[in-house]
Amino acid sequence: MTAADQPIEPPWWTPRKNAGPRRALNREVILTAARKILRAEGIDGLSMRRLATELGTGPASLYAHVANKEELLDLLFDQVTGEVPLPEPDPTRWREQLTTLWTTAHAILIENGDIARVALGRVPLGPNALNVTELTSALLCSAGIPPQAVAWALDAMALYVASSALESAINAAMEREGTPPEEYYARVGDYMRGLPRARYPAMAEIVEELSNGDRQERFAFGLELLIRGLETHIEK
Amino acid sequence: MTAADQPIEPPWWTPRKNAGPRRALNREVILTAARKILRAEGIDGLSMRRLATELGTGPASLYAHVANKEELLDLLFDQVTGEVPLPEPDPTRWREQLTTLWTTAHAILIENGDIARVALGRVPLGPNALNVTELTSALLCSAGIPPQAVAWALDAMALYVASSALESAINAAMEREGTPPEEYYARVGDYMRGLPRARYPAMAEIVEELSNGDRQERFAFGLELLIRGLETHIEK
DNA sequence: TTCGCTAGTAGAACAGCGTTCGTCAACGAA
DNA sequence: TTCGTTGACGAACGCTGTTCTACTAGCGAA
Repeated sequence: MTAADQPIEPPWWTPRKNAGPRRALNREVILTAARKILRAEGIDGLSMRRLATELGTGPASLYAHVANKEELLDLLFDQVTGEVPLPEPDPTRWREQLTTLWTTAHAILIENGDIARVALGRVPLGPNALNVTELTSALLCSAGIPPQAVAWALDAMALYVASSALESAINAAMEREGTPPEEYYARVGDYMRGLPRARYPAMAEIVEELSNGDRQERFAFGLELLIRGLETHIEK
Repeated sequence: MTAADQPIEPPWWTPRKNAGPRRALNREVILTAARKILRAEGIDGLSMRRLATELGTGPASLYAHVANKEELLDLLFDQVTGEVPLPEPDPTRWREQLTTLWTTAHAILIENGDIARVALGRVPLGPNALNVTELTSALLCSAGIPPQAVAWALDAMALYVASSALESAINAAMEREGTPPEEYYARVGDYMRGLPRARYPAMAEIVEELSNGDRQERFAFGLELLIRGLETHIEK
C-alpha cells in the first residue's frame, strides 16, 4: 500500500518549494531528523532550534521547507501512520482485522513518542491516515453496520486509540526522564489504598484491579468494548 | 457533595503556604481569575504573566501560592470536576445515571476551554475527580460487571470523555479565533467528496454521514458504544 | 511603644520557544 | 558572462515558565 501512484495531498499542505537541491536540505532530510528527535524526546523536545542544530543549520532554514511546526507535526504524523500495515479487507474476518489494524496503529504511535497528540488536536487527513480510515470503513460496512454508525464509530475509535497512545507515551516519557512509571503507579496505588474505605467503598472494591495489566491489555480491553458495542448495531 | 467534611488532597499537592492574608492574593483568587482566562482563551492563553496581570501583580507572586503551572492546571481541573452533579447511586437505573453523569461531565469540561487536556496528560486524582470515579465504579459494580472490567472501563471511559471534550474545545477555539468550524468542516467535506471514488469506495459510501450530527450526538454515540460493550461483560 | 523577624510581593533576569527579517551566496537561464 | 531567483541563515522580536533577590508590610515579643 505504499503509494507508487501519487498519494493525494490535502490542499492546505504547502507544496515543497520547488525542491532545488542546492544544499542538502529538503523535506525528507528534515522529516528523518525530526523523527529521530521525536522518538527520543517527544514533541516538546522537538523544537525548531533543536532540529536545525541536528541538521547543522539555523532554525530559519527550516521554514523554506515547512510552513511551521504544526505542519511539520502533521507531516510526521502522516509518515508514522504510513507504517501501519494495511491488509486486503476480508469481510469474513472483519473483527479480527479491525482489532489487528488498530492494535498495530496503537503500537506504532507509541513507538514514535507522543505524536498521538497531533491526532487529538485536529482530524488527521493526510493520505496515509485516509488509508486507515478507508480500510476501517470498509471493514465496518462489510460487517453490516449502518453508515451512520460507521461514520461516528470512526471518530470514536480514532479518539480512543490516540488518547490511549498518548497516555502510554507519557508513561514512556516519565521512564525516559528518570521516574519509572511503576514507582509512580505504586505511589498512586498506595494513595488509593490509603483512602478511607467508608467514603470510597466501590473503589476500595477494585483497588487491586486498577493497577492490573500492562498497557496493551488495557488498550485491548477498551478496543474490544467499542467493537462489542458496534456489534449491537449490526442490522441483518 | 460539596465537602463540608474536609476533602482528601493528594499528598503531592503542595499545601498553600500558611495563608497569611496580608495582601489580597491567595489560591482562591488566583483560581477564580485563572478560570476566567481559561474559559475565554484556553490553556495556551492562560500564561502566568497574563494571569498575574489580571490580578494586578507580577508573575513571580503567583509562585508563592502555586508550585508551577502544572499544579495550577491540576487545581483548575479538579475545581471544574467538582461542578459535575453527583446523584445518589440507584442500581436499578445504573445505565441512565452513568450516561447522565458522563454527558454532564463532558459538557462541563467543554464549558471550560481545553481543560480536558489536563486529564489526558495524567490520571486525575484530585478529590473531586475521585468522587466521579467512585460513583462510576459503584454504578458499574452494582450492574454486575466484574471488578477487572470495571477497573479498566474507568480508564477507557475517562479517556474517551476527555479526548472528545478536547476535540470539541478545539472547535470552540477555532470559532473564537475567527474561523467558524462549519466553514472548516465544509472544506473538509468538499475535500472528502473530491477524493477518487475508486480509491476510497467505503468512505465514499459514508461521506455524508461523516459530517452529520452535532458534538453532543457524536459523543453520545461513542459513550453508548462503550456502555453497550460493558453490558456484554455482565455476569449473572 | 518599639524592635526584629518572617512571609508575601514583585522587578529583573535567564534560558528557552516559534517565527520573521534582511542579507548573502549559489545556481539556471539568457 | 550576467542577471534574477531562491535557498540558507545570523540576528532579532516577542513570547513563555521559572528563579533570584531585594524589599516591605505586618505580627509577636520585649
